[in-house]
Amino acid sequence: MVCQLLPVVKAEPPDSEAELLQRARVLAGVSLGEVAGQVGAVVPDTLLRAKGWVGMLVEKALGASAGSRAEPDFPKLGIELKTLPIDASGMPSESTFVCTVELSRIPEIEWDESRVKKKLERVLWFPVQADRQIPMSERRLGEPLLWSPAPNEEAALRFDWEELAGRISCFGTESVSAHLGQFLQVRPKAAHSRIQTRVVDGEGEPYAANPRGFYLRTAFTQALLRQHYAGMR
DNA sequence: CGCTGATCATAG
DNA sequence: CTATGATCAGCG
Repeated sequence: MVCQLLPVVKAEPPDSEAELLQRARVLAGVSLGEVAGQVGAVVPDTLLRAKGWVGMLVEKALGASAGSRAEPDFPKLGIELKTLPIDASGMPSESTFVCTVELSRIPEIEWDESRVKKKLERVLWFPVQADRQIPMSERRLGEPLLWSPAPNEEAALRFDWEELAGRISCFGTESVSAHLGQFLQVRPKAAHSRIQTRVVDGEGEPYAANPRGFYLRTAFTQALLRQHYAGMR
C-alpha cells in the first residue's frame, strides 16, 4: 500500500454546523500550498491578479457551493464564509467586503431587511496570514471562528448602516464617502470607476452612479479578533 | 503609512 | 450588466 497524505478537504457541502466546524478546524495551521494541493488548485505568486484566490480556495476546501449565486456559501446552514487577511502584527490588514449597496431600492429598505444584516447573521471567519513577506504557499490558515454579531455589535452596525443608507437616499451616492461610518463604510465596488448602475433617489428620481459596496472596517474585525482569540496566537 | 478610491478575476 | 471572491495603489 502506498503512503498518502491524510485528506484534509471535502468537496461535498457539510450537513451541519458541527461538521462544517470540524472540517474547518482541521484546516487550522495548514498552509495555502497544502490546501491547494488537496483541491488541485495552482498557487499564484501574488494576489495582484488573483485577489479572491484565498477566499475561493477555502470555499473549495470546505465544500462551499461555488459560483456567483446570491446565497450564503453554505445555503443549507445559512452560513457565510469570510477569509480575514492578517498582517505580521496579527491584525487584519484589509477591510472586509460585505455586500453591494442596493442602490436601486435603497430608500425603501430598512435595517432588518438589509443585505448587511442578512450577510452578517452567521459568519465563519477564517484568519489567513497575509504578510507579503511570506511566500503564498507558506501562508497558513488560522483558527476558524463561527460567529454571530452580539447585540452591541449589531446595534453599532445598524447605526452606521442607517446613517449611510439614509444619506444615500436623501443626497445621492456622491454624498457618501468612505470616511463615514465607525465600523461600516461605503466604497466603490466595481470592475472600474466608469461602470454605471441605475439608482433611484428618495424622491423616486432615477440617476446613474458607480456601484458601491458595504465594507467592515478593520476596527470592527480587529475587535472581533481581540474578543475571540484572546489568549492564543 | 493608513486609508480611501480604484481595480482584478471569474461565472452567468 | 450583476453576482461572487477580495486586494491593490498611491494620495494626504
